[in-house]
Amino acid sequence: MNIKWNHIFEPELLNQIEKHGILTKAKEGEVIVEIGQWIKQIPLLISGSIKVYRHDNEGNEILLYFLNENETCAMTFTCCMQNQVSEVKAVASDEIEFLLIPTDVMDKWLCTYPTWKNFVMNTMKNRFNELLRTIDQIAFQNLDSRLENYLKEVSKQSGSKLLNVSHEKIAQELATSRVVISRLLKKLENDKKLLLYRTQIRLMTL
DNA sequence: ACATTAAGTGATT
DNA sequence: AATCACTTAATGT
Repeated sequence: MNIKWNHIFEPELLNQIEKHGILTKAKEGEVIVEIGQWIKQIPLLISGSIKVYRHDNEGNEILLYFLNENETCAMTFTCCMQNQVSEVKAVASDEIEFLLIPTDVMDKWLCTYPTWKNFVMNTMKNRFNELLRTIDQIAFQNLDSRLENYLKEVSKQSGSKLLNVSHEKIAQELATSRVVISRLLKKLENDKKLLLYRTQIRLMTL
């Protein structure tokens, strides 16, 4: 059992998690949740990170947020609590390990364990704040800062200033065209904020 | 050496 | 900011 959880959850709840959680693993790029899929379990991320995407009608993807270790998916809660299908797609960002908790079980925990309720409320709060930020950025069409934000996020995820991403990939995740990304990146390079290589970007002052 | 893919750039809408 | 068209550079076979 994850050590960090000792500080979050009460012992009794830890036992329950151990009892009901199904340990699952996935490799980078594996799709964890597809849009329209019925959700009957809640994932608790133990290690690695997950990317959560939203689709539009034309099949364009847009990156909504990252899910990190010791976190769970806020979307999943809302889905399975009301027995609805997923509105988002989740993909493993690297090697991941997670626990699957059956919905009915975790539903009971909400009433029984205050720390669980806290945990759920917290992930909801965090995700909501982050979504608001993303909406702001998209609404005000500030692609520059959205790009900078994206780069910082990816850097944080990999724990490195050297990012292995192509302009094309970035364009896809931000739902724009490669040409636009290339130009914005060029501008950032001229401002000495980063260095560009083929399929690699080195962050300097970002 | 040749084909393929990533990135840079001017012009147009 | 998006698209097109074209060029240049890097990589794979």
